[in-house]
Amino acid sequence: MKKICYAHVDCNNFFVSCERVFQPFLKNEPVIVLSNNDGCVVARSQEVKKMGIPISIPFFKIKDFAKKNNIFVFSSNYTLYADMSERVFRVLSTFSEDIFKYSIDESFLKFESPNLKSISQLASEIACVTKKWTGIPVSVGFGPTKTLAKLCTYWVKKYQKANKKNYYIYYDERSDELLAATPVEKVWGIGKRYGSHLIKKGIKTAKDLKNADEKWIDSVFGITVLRTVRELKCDSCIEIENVDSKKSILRSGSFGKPITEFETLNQAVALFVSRAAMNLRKRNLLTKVMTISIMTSKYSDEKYYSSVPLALFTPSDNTMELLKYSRKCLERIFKPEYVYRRAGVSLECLVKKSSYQAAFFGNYDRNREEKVLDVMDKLNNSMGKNKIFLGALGNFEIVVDRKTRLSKKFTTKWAEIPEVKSRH
DNA sequence: TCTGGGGTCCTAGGACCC
DNA sequence: TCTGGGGTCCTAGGACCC
Repeated sequence: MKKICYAHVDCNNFFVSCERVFQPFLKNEPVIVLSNNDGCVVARSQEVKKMGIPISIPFFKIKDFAKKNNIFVFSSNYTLYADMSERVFRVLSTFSEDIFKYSIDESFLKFESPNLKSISQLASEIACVTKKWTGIPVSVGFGPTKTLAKLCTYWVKKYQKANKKNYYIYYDERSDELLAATPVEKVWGIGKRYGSHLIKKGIKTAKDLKNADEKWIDSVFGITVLRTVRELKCDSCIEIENVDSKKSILRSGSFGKPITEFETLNQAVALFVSRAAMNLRKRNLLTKVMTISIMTSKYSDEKYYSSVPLALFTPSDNTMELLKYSRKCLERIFKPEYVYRRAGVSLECLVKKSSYQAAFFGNYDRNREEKVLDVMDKLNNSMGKNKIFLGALGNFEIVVDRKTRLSKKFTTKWAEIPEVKSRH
């Protein structure tokens, strides 16, 4: 019988590590990376974690602290991170053909029938080669299921200092010890809510969860948590798809200034629609359903949220066409008495463009518009986002794109490539 | 002043149908 | 006291993940 084994590879402090690769002076210095619009902390170096700064904290709350402690602060540079992520993925692909990219900084690799000795060799090699070829340090966990493999990377990080190893392997013999030492909410799929619910019922560790009554788990938490329990029992039942095979594309954001006017809100929505459609074309996909949503601030007293889906007659990736519909959608949900802070668009029911070519010769002649969009995409890709845009977007500065501490696009832009100086 | 953005999956409940 | 039942589809909302 073939024995299946999963490796979970997790980049350490990924965004911070990307910044350090091209700015080596940041090594051993405290570094944080902020979310879009410099809103929250999304990545912290080890030094910063030690200072007790939590993940996701709004930056304004720690701004003074960061200054006092000489923390290096960066806006998120997704162009750089996406490119580095691709490099890491390419390196990992040399170890297994069965590889799933789970997120920008995590992948799962599948192996068949490796013996224990070769697993530890393999694990250490994956970590060393990735670091050497990309500059990104990673943690590697091996286990019979994805959940257990992920639990192992959790342990690598937890014991980094004491252990000095950048990999951890799940053995049946020491499973209880490992699971008993893992707080239940640290298990993949068990968040804070489920975690506190479980703790109240006396299920405090991963070991307790593994031994919990399956019927009770199913009735209280549903199938998702039940799967997690089974995975802890070495029964592999969680399938993941590659992030490339997207089911929906979402573009949304908060505004620099609150919006009350319909036309202004429509411009903001139009910006998100055009960004989403651009992404759609990049992936050679078409959408069948578009959902527009608008909302007030989460923190305001007068809260309002509404969204409306619209089914398209023929699947489309055409910005002009989608903009006509998005305006109609907005008309249906817009209420003038509210102050809007966010909006977004979600494109769902995505299909491959290649399988829908025939429909293009239907009732809507898209050829002309397609050519225009193609030229626009090319210009925007080569010269920078929003170099050229449709009139419907108007003054898109209403949408915040605040990035005051951005590092350079070291790997994707000729003008920003790092320079090396030699004294000889 | 300042509180991210992009995803997935599941479930309960209502509408509607026969 | 009072209740048809079975099925499907849609929506809103809640939970999780990074």
